Amino acid sequence: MDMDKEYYRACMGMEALPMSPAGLSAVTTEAAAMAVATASEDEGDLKRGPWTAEEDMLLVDYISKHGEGRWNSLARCAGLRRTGKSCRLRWLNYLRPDVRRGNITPEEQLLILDLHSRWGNRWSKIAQRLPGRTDNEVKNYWRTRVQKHAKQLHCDVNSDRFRDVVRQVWMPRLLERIQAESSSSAAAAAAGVGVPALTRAMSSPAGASQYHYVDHASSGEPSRPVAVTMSPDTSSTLRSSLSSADASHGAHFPAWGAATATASIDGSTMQCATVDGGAIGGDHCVIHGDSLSGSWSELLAATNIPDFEFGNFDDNLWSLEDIYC
DNA sequence: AATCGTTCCAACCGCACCGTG
DNA sequence: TCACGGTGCGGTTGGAACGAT
Repeated sequence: MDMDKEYYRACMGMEALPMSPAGLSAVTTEAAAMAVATASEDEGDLKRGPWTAEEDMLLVDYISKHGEGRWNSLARCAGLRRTGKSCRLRWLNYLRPDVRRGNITPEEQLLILDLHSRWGNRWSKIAQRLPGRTDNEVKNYWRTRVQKHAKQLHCDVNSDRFRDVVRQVWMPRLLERIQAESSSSAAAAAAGVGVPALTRAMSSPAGASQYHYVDHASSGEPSRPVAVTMSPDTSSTLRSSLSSADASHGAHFPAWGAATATASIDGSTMQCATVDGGAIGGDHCVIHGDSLSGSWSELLAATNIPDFEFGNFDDNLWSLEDIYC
């Protein structure tokens, strides 16, 4: 294949290659490549397991000079005793410059929950909507956090019951937190503190509240605008949860039957909570205590989601703080 | 300080799909 | 049409890190 030939030609010319953008000299890289190749020749097969800093350097340097693609050829030409698959995975999940690390933000959590409800375990498709996040990271998040909570609720993660909890409890709470964080950011910004800029518009003819959250904090990254739009019903009840006179005693939850909270992140619009008024009863669900604490057994009992045996929940099984981590 | 259990994530595996000869 | 190699995806696992006892 021509592409393979291109790569082999590139290999043959490596000794004349200039300094890489990463600051790694071609001489150093070549020496490292030879060292790796020589060492692994004795082993007689491909290396597996954790990547060394030396291997990372080889891969990054090679890709910076020749680009991605043809991973099997790339692995050979770079002097790596690794499979092409291994190189591709290491690059995409770890070494790629635009890979984003750190905690999954509430906005990202919301997006993951929403997209998973639509697409299921299509991790790569979901990850495409989360700039800088990899399918592996999204998948790990789902398995370590979401599935854990499903287990604690004694239900399958793909069950309708758990979906109800996600859509009617988890996602609205995330929206609420995004809103709360936006509000605090706005206050800080108004005070002249260098935090993500926030603008809030309350001028919608329909009376809907819209929050535009633009994260400028991460230098070198594109801005991540987050717009949270709520219907009048939802916004009023959500507002009440943050500022009602009852706040000292308890927080109001949205009137679930009428809640149509939506949010858009990076152009993707999501909707959470049901519009079906029949399934969830009551005008307001009042949760005593702090709005961001308490147990799920309390919350689920208050929201009156059908088919849950609330008595089975341990009191501190799944604190509301957990879902925000 | 030592041990044990849990969590998290990087990496691997198997499979399916696609393009090419 | 078929075989083969490359690529991408979802599932699984091993081990490091961390917290609890």
